[in-house]
Formats: sequence, C-alpha cells, structure tokens
Amino acid sequence: MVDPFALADHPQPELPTAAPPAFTCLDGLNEAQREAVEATDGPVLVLAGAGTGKTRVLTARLAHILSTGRARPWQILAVTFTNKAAREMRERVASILNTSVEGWWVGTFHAIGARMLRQNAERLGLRREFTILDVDDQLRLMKQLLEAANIDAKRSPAKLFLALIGRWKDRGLTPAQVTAAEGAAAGDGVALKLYAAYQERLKLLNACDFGDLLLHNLTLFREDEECLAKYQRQFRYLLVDEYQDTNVAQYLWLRALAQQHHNICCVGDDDQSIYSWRGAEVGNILRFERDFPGAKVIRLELNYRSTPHILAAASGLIAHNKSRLGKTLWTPLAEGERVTVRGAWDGEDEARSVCEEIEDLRKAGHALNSMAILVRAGFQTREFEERLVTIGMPYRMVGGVRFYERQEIRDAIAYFRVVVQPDDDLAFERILNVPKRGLGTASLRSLHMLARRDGRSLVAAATALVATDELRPQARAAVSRLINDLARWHGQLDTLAHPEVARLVLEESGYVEMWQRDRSPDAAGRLENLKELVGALAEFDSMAGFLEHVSLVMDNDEAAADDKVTLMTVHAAKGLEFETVFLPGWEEGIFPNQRALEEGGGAALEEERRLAYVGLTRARKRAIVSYAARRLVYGSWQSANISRFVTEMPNENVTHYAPRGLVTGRPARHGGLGLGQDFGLAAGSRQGAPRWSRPPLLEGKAERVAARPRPQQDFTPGQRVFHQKFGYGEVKAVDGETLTIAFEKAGTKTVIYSFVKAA
DNA sequence: AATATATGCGTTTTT
DNA sequence: CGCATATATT
Repeated sequence: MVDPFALADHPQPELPTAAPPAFTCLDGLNEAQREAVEATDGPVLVLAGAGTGKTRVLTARLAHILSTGRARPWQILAVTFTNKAAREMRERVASILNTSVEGWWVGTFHAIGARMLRQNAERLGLRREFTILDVDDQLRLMKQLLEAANIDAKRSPAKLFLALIGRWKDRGLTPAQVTAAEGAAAGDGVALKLYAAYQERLKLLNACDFGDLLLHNLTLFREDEECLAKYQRQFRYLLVDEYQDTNVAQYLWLRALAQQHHNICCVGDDDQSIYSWRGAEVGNILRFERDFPGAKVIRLELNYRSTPHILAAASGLIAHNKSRLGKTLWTPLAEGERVTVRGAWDGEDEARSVCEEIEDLRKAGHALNSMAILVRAGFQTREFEERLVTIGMPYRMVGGVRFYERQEIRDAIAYFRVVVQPDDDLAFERILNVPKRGLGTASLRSLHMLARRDGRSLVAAATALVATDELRPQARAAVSRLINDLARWHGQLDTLAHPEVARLVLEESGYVEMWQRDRSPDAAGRLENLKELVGALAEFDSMAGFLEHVSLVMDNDEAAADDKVTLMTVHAAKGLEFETVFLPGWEEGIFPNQRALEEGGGAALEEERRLAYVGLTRARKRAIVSYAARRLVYGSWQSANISRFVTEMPNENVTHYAPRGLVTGRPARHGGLGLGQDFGLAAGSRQGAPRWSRPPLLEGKAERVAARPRPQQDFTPGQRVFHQKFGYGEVKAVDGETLTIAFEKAGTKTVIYSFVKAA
C-alpha cells in the first residue's frame, strides 16, 4: 500500500532562490506595511486592524524572506487557523515567486502539528499512522467510558466532559498537569479521571483528537530536547496569522519553536478576538512584548475597506472596551453614508424591512453577492430565510452542515478508514450495522468484551469470534461476511486504483443500496454526495492521504458563482467583506446575548462588543443595523431593549430611523423579567424526583464492560470447564485460542478461550 | 428493529 | 415552540 507519509517531510533542496527581484514583494505597500515586511529579524507583532491589508503583508513578508535568500522554504514555519488562509498564503507566495510549494511548512496549527507528530509518533507511544478522531468518534468513546465508570450519562453528558477535556488541552495541560485543586473541582474530580482514561483509550486506539495534535507536540518538546532543538534550528522564521485567536497550547508551541532564532512575526488584531470560548487567549497578543523581549510592534492603521462613517462608528464602539492595545484606524476613502440604524415592531417586520432594502439595492443595480445579513446566532436566520423564500430572493446560507459532517459522508469515510486500517475500532463500530446487518448491541458487546479482554482490535476480535459458535448463527454470518469484505477491500488497495476500491466498498457493502431504497426526500442528495466523495478521492495519491486530508480539512468552499445574498453568523463572517452589510437583532439579550450579560465580569461583554465591531467592519459602503421592539422566542412574545452597542456608536456617524410610536428602552416590565420568570418556572417544574433507573441492569453492564485480565491458564483435553452461555462441559480439543467442548446441555461447540473458565 | 413517547434544551464552532 | 436525543414499547 502506498504510504502517504513517507515523502512528506524531506526538505526539497531544489527549491527556489531563483526569484524575481525583491522590489516585487514591496511594490504598492504603504509605509507601515513595508516596515512589517522588512522587519525580518527578531520578534515582531503586527497589529493589523480590520481591512488594513493583513494578508498582503503576510504573503509579501514570506516572499521577501525567500527572495532575499534569508531562508529556504522548509526553514519557514507559517501557521494559520483555517485551511482557507493557509491555501491562500501558499498560492499567493507561490505565484509571487513563481515556484512550487512542495515541502513548505505552511498550514494550519493542526495540520502542522499532525505533521510533526507523525514524524515523532513512536516517542509518544503512537504509531505513525495514528488516526485523527472526529467529533462523533470522540463522543462514542466518551460514552463508552461513562458506561464503564457507571456514570449517569443523563446528568453528566459526554459532551460536557469532552468540553472540559478540550479546554484543558487548549491550555496545554495533560491529565498529570492539571492541578489537584482544579481537578477536584471539575465535576467532583470525575472529569479529570475521565480525562486520564480517555487519553489511555486514545493511545490504545492509536488515535488523537484535535487537541492532541498540539498537546502531544508540547510533551514531545518537553521530553525530547534534541527533537525540539532540531525544529528550533530548522525554523529560522516563524509567521503566525490571527495571533489573537491562539490558545495557551499554541502559544507555548510557538514560543518553544522560536527560542533559537527568535524571528517570530505574529499578525493579529486584539479587537477581533471573538473565540475566547474556544480557548483563545486575548492575553497572548496583549502580552507579546513581555513574552518576546525586544519585540517590535508595528501598527497597520490605514484601512482600505470601509468608508469613514462606518470606520468611525466601529472605532467609537470598540473604544468602549478597556482591555485593548488601541489603534486609530483611518481611511483615505471618500465620506460615504452614515451607518443606518432601523427600528422595527417585531422580528417579522425587521426581516421584511431588510429584505425590502435588499430588493431596492438590487433594482439599483447592486449584485446580491455584494450583500450579507450577519446575525449573532443561528436561530436568527429562520426569519430571514422565510422572508427570502417568500419573495423569491436567492440566498446562500453559510455554516450549515458541512460536506464532511454529513451522515452519509462520515459513514463512507468510516468504511474507508477501516479498509485502510482494520484496527480503527471507532470507525468499525460506526459501520458495523450500517447498513442494517442484524448486528445490534448484543453482538457489539460480545465483540467489545473479547477485544477488551485480549487487548486487541474489534476486527481482530471479530475474526476470532466467527471461528466459534459464540454468536447466533445469523449474527455470525453477518460478522463473517463483513470482515471478509473488509479484508478483501484492504487487499484491493494494492491492486486497484483507490477511487475504484472506494466505489466497490460503497456498492458491495450495501451502503449505496441502503440509500437507494430510502424513501426520504434527501436520499437522492445523499447519493449525489457519495458520488462527489468518490470523485474527490481521485485527487489524492492514496486513500490514506485522502483520509488525512478530510480529518484536517473540514472546510467547504462553496462555489460563489451565482448571485445570491449571503446569510450567516458574524463569527463566520470574520475575514470577509461585503459592500452592504445588514446587522439585525441589535437588542439587549440577543446582541449582546443573554449569557454574556449574565456572566458579569465584563470580559464576556467586551467580546460581544468585539463581535459587533467585526460585524460593522465587514462593510465597505453600507452598514444597516436593526432591532425589533418585540420578538417571538420559544413561542412567547418578549419585549426587548435596544442594544447598548447602538448607543455606543457616535451619533454623528449614525442615522436612526424608527416607525412613529415605536417604544424602545422600556424598563423591564414585560422584558427581561418575563424571560427570567419563564425560565425559572420551567426549570422549577422540570425538577421532578429523579427516577432510579434499573440498578441491576446498570451494574450488570458495568461488570461485563470492565476490563478483566486475560485468563492465564491453559486448557487441556479432558478438562471440565464452564462457559457462561453453554454451561458445563468437557474440553475435547484445543486449537490456539479456540476450544472444542462437549457441553452437557448444549452439545459440542467451538468456543473462544477467553470465555471459558476452569470448573 | 422499528416505532412511539418522553424529555430536555435552546450562542458563537477556524480544526 | 420545535428539534434532537433517550427511553419505552411492541
């Protein structure tokens, strides 16, 4: 089989020095941008305000370092958060220098982390072909752990523990590094125990989750100085995009790598830090000068995107935040329109007015592609979708279910994973009974038990199990057929083209047929998606290479070919720009949202404000903020107060329209109070007595799931034994791990070693 | 294994 | 209110 990792990391000494003259890289840059490009040595922080040409600087800097011969491509490490940004950087630099990008260390934190990890996997107790888990896998694994530990998954859902573990990983903490106090505090100490167990299981599965891709690197750096030193020497120049979004683990990782050459350049904007809830630390960017002594700070403040009114409104708004480094954005553009603020009676009214304005703009000759509706939260899109559909306005929803997150795609990928790597238990579990093969929880439990006892994979356990009479004949046949199929497909990877193998897998497994028989309206679409998936496979060298890609590249670049209005969250809009931006729902409780208001402390509110700032600064020419006086939420009407963010924009940059008689800013008579009461009542009435659910069954499960040492005794013919299903019997023959036993009641059966006890 | 019923939840999600 | 998930039922 082709090894996709074999060639990945060798330096390519042939790559370019023959580059165009250096001035190409500096052409057309303003003074600050040029400074940021030319300050190659030592730590540099580039504070790049919204729309100040950050990407240009980043690519120009990379090109500059290469074309002046300061470093070879593999001596530069350039990290981003999104694949899109990484791709863009690679393509632009490649085009400036007119060269190929093979072997470059330009990629997302996760992709680069995975690459380093593959190079050193054995040192961390992993094999190089470790798999990268997706969210479904993580959840399945955690649920198993909860069951084994006899924890009520209802009171403490798997998601919650995964979130806690994720946050620990964001902070660069292995289970051993979490302080005792903090460990004891999180879920009564259960979370930390689960974290340790989870990591154990991952190692056994030869798998990593996303957090591990960096966390393991940190462990590696700590435990293997030589390895760290090697990377430190290799990377003469480090480039970091969106530095305000880095978490502690990423910060530690970067700091470790920069220790040799100290040439680290971080680009970011503290005012656009909107991912703290994902572990991002604004503190990283605020502390840069202390973390990297002698750092040069360059501010990019010349904005080429928005008109003065929009820029001033956004600047005035963000000035209300306390913890920021501070920038003064200005623009050479002509004055333009003020920011519009529009009041509406209710949510429907608001959607109508926004859509009317879109209609008007279109009639005036504006492309729908130049307009976007940016909402705070997903549920707000519904009203707009309804309205847009009603009036027949074409629109594009960004951020729904992504291609690789669709059920059929994940199922298919799970098949591919098991075919490439039979030991991938989580993938195997996913496909075991998809399509239905009559293999339910009972069969799975048998497999699990055997695998766990003998410390081997499910496929290996299944192979052993089908040689016996342990399973019901029907189940036995089904498992037998599946593992035979898997083995055959695995073998075909050597003889057939991998897209062909993929096609065979999907056909012969019955998976395609399953959807063909499905009567639901989206079945046809799913079949289309499967075709597309097989098509996409052809673009990779091997199936394993493809799987590496899909686990790291979850983005889904929609072809923006047709003219449509874009509808998405403000978060999703970061980094984008539109001529006209609609910002609906600027009400207290929605934007800023309720949780941020309740959280107190002010940090959450400041992040909401940054989010509002991001929203406003997406607009080139027109920003239309709106709010509704009342809104239907969960079936009941709620009055709302106008968002503080509206009033925080300077008056002289805003034009406020509201229908005559619209009352806003009303004290909380029906408003906030009503909401609180509603929730309070609901919560109270739902606090019924806990139901004590079937203790015997739970105990029984836990008993059986718990790992037990493999029986170390040997069996000899003639010996009297006990089998949990077939009862007492006498051993007739021993063949490796299978025994033939004449049972007193059940007759002669072939059974597996580990299910038999000496009587 | 498929279907009915109960229950709980409701912010953002770059990989 | 409406959706997704978990559990009960046949």
